[in-house]
Amino acid sequence: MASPPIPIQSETCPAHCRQCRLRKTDAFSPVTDGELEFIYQLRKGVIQVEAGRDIISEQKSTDKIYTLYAGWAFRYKTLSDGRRQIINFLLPGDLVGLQEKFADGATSGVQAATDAVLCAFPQDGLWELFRNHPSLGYDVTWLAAREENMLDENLLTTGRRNATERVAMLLLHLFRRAKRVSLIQDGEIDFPFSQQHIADALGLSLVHTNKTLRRLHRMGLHEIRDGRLRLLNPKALQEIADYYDKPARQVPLL
Amino acid sequence: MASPPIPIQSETCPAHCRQCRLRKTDAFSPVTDGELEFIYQLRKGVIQVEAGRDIISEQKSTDKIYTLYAGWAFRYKTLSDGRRQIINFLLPGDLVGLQEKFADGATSGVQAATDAVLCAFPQDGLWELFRNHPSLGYDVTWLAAREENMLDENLLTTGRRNATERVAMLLLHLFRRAKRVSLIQDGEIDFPFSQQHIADALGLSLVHTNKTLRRLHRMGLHEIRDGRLRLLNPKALQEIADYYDKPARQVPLL
DNA sequence: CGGTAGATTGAGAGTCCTCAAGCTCTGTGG
DNA sequence: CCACAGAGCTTGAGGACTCTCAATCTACCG
Repeated sequence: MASPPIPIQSETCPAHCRQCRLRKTDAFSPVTDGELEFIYQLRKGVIQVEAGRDIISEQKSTDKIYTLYAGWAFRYKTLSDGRRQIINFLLPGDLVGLQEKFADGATSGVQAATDAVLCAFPQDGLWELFRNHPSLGYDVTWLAAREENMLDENLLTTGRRNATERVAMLLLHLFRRAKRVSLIQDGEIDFPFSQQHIADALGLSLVHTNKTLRRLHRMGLHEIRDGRLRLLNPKALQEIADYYDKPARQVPLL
Repeated sequence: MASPPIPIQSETCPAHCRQCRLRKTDAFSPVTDGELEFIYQLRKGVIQVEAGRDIISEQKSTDKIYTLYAGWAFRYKTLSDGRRQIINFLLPGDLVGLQEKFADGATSGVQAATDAVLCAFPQDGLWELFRNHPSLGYDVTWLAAREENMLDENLLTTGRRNATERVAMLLLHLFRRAKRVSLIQDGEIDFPFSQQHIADALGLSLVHTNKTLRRLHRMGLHEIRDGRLRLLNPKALQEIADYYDKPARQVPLL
């Protein structure tokens, strides 16, 4: 189904990280010129991946780490009979492939949900980064811990929330994250996921996901149309999910 | 239910990290004398926590990071109506509280499952660590990524494995981890968990957990007695869980 | 010897799953 | 311009897995 990424000369990512579109938003913590230059030197290319293709294969190991520059992606694992669990969704600014680097043999795949653009860094440059720029190393840990926090929440969701609560949770969570990186327009965010994606992220079947989604929609809580999501009653969703937003902070960007 | 930790002058942890019992095993990667001295200087005490008490509260924030020195613990989150999800189990050598440091407001509690001994480090010493000893910073990231890998697997478990597979998975996983840090004797490991713990870790009800556990036991796959676990047929468990051990590696120890 | 925590078992209910079919929309080819 | 195929969404029905309720049993403790 999913094939290896196709490296393409991309025009969507500027030549130098100084012009990086992401850094111009206030979503990411500023870095010094020296750090930025180091990041730029460390970067070993930009790749573009079509929607539905694997950025990192669940089977093979990579020698690269990526920062997602544009698009949506998700990390997943599958059982040998094909059951798939989406571990987490990835948005611009997220680090991709850090787990793989330290994987104790365990593996997860990363797939592009939309056409995506990523900045590639050599895995073995990571040590250099820690040594030369401890603050960037600190940032990497920051990002790892932050992702872990999201996984904590996902575990609580799949383990202890029922179907309705799970769906409410997912809508809130993705909306909030997209908003943080300015992927919001007219109160809507891009929502390029199929119901199968949602089901796989929540540990539900496709059919039950559909029925739950319908119910929330009939209740006037949300609307998904033309690949865009709008929350019509975030408050009610929060109460259903028992999940309340914390103010968004700036996060590091590699 | 769970109260704050009681700092006690402990005799179980030697005066200097040089004598650390854990470091004498081959489970952890060696560090230089300088690093060890730094770790020792950074350490701000040893605390002892009774079984069932919180090491880190789910509500309040800490200013400490710990390394679990002896005993079992677990990290958990709860919904406001009391439903609890155990995120991960913690064994000697595991870092405790790193998530909290970087928590974007999100919180999880850590509770001692047995009487436990922990080495405490000030949270704000972390930056110092990254700056003065990048290799230790690298290690911290290593540990964070490794825990994330475990969470990935847990998510796959709660999301996509059925009750039987989940229980098989948990038994294998805990057994393997305990074995790695030499908590094994005569082919058995300490298993201080109630069925409620198992249920909360797997996202199952207590009753169903019991029935599933019984079934596996009747099939002759495992035995839990007097707080100890023995795997009678690891191969069968592996096939049920669709989970196959990777060779254990040395991991960093802070 | 009562009291409590944890384990065990049965029974009935409910959530969620699988199977199956129909629908909408889009892109392709005749 | 329409037929057709494919992907994704929707809905109904029956069944399976898991949950809740409730009671019993054991071990341990003061």
